[in-house]
Amino acid sequence: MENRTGPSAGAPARLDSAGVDPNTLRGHLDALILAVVEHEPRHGYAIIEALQERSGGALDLPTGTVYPALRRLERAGFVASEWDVVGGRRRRTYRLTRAGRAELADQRSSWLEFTRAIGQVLNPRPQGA
Amino acid sequence: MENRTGPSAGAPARLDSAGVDPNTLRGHLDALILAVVEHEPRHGYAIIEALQERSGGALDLPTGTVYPALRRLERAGFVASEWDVVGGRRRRTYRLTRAGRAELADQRSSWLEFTRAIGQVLNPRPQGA
DNA sequence: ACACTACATGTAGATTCGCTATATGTAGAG
DNA sequence: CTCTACATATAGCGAATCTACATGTAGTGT
Repeated sequence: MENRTGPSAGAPARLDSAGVDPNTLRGHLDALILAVVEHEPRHGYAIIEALQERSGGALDLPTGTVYPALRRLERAGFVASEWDVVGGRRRRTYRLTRAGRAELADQRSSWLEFTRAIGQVLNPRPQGA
Repeated sequence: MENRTGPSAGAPARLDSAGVDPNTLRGHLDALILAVVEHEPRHGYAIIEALQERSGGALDLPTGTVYPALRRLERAGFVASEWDVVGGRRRRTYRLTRAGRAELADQRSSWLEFTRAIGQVLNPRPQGA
């Protein structure tokens, strides 16, 4: 879609290459976060970095997006956090809970269905091909 | 994610089978609509039906979603509409414009990038596999 | 000492799109 | 008449993402 001004701008300044439109990110972010803490706990800043690296730079997310999402996930019981001091700085580390693990599995399944449904409409296969 | 009350409920009553979460639909709807009018003009109600059929029932969208989207698309110049009377009823038919065709191509490209980025984070491929 | 960058966390408020709820009207069947 | 199907429309709500802004520590360079 076309660019728009405001927080949901289609191509904000931070997405300098082929970034993901924030509108399309909606509904997926929580699962993405669960995925990057699946195998080891990480603190917020490291989660932001992991999202960027694993997506090849397409997911370069503002802290204003990620931190409230972590709040939501913890409130929902999908992650649990604890505070540490590392090198003189406080750090809040998040680990996946059992419920979070189940939720991630569920979200992966939903992702498959989502991509199937959208993909079928957006790129219909020719009949009889 | 968990169900929520209000218009953005995760699993509204109308999604009785494997439906698409409205949060994840966001940002994709316009492209979906452009896709179903790509090869022939359709009126609003027929667009809703086509979306449902082509998605295998996963996209069962309320009129309150689709009609404002058609408004947006027409305002943006991606579709053009005209009124007819069919069988004694008025009907508003939408056709894809040249700009809309270009936009649809752009959106298809964005979809590929989007699925790549999200898929890579959500389901990382094992290293050295 | 100061300025700057990196690391690390947090949040108020604006924007936007999808939904619910609601409305209007015609045609056809029972 | 009632009900369903067809067909269109829109006000207002909710919530997630972003921008903008804030705080603080550590390390480097001048």
